[in-house]
Amino acid sequence: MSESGSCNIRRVLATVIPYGKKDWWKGNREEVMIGAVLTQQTRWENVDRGLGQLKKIGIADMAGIVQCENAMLEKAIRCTGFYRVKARRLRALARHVQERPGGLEGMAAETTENLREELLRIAGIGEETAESILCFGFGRMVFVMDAYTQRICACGGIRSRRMALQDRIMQELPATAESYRTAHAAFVEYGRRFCSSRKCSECRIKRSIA
DNA sequence: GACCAGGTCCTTG
DNA sequence: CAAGGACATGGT
Repeated sequence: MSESGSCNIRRVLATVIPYGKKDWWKGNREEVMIGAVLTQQTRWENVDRGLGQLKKIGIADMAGIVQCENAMLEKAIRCTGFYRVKARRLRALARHVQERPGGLEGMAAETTENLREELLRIAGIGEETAESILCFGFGRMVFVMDAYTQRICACGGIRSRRMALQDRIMQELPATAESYRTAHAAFVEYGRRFCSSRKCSECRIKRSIA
């Protein structure tokens, strides 16, 4: 870990962070959990519509998802893509919450590490989805590592692996859940504008760093 | 029409 | 472990 390594991280963060907004991910805890699954490999605008459909028919929560007909669930979230797998994943998540001792309250009482492992055991909840739920749903001090973050950092010449990169970014940010939320929002917003796989040639990170 | 989106899982080498 | 494919709708 050379000095220039962390220096590059700082430059990336200095460039990206201004694009971060607080209250970027709105919704109550259950809506955030649902959104975390629906947004897998999907634009948020489509997720928002799906979430709206779920609210309209009154199943935008764990109990509603467990109880409703699968066809109804699939129809409501069709606009988010991969709707069959996502319906299955939402049911797995909702069923877990319902069957778990203490439900959501019980989950909120867990340590961050235990809750992280618990979430990862649910089929369809991977690293990023678990982190999103931890950070945005449960207010835990976890920085969400996504494709944009890795791509933007790669543009900045940082080639750490996922976990190592996450650690390094978290070390550079204030140790609060809010700063991690804002930072993730910033990476996504910056990435969508300047560093998507389509637009990465315009990415200013390369210039500002290299 | 091609290509991509705030991933995850399963199969191969 | 890395790479490749499946999952699917909606926007550029």
